[in-house]
Amino acid sequence: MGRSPCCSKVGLRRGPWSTKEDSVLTNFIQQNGEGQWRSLPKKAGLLRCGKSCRLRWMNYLRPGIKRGNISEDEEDLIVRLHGLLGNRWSLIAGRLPGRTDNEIKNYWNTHLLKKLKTTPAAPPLHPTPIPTSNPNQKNKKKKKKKIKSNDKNKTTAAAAELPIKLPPKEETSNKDQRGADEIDPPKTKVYLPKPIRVSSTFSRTNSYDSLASGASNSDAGYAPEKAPEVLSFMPVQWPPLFDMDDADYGMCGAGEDDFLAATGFILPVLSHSDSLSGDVNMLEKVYDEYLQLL
DNA sequence: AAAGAAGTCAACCGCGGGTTT
DNA sequence: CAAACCCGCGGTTGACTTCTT
Repeated sequence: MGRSPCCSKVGLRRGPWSTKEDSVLTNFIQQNGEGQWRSLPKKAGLLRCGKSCRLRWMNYLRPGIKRGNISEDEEDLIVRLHGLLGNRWSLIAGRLPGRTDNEIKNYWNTHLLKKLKTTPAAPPLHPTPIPTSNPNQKNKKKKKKKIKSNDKNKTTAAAAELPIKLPPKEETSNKDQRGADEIDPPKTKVYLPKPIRVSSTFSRTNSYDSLASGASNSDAGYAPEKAPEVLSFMPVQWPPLFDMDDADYGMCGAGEDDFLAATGFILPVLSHSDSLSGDVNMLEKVYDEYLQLL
């Protein structure tokens, strides 16, 4: 497959973005829309590579991004979805509007992984190789390679090994493993200083929007018209897991999610404002449904 | 108070898939 | 059909912050 280098690094800025660069990028995208990342920097007058611009926009500048303070419900959902999907952060992020794959990935690696490892009652970790990244261990760059090409199969195969039953929610949210933000004042650590932009117009891309609008019309997130022939059974009709009427919720991922969409299965998305309401049974249904699909 | 350790997270890297030429 | 290109993803890095001694 032909591949060109990301960009000629000559003369391009790297590292943290300045506020000026942010505003230039934001203004440009607001006027011209997303996409064309390759040529965007040149057109916008940014000395950045397209990738860097895309990343900055997707993870930071994009409207609707929530930052920090991942709630207990979100955390719980992350843990459970990770059990199902493994390290497919973009899919997991798709179920958490306003959260980015990068943020979830970081949160997993820094908070949840540790938490789950130290908690006997924690749900089983997904068999996906666990990152062993250690900031002090340099030069161990990349051994993943060919594993990636099997990502889709990996999810299937790995998930097939998952236990059938979800652990009760309580077990994943005891005092020790919960985000220290909320209940442990002395340990409170809130990363807030960065801009927090939460808007009702969350969308990952324009294509997402179009897909989302279609998907959100389907009742309870189930889109039978998307169910292809491979579907040998009818997915259960989901009762509203979350507030599906909430205009803020995003069906991000519903369209791109080949794995799910290919089976006509669309997992409801956690709303911006609401919570899981402790509906463990519902999560178990979601989980079971995933297992059936796998 | 200072130094080292540990934690956090924004950003980078390189790859693979999909699309265009 | 193959090459070129674009995009998005997951893993990793390293600067910075916070904690511990």
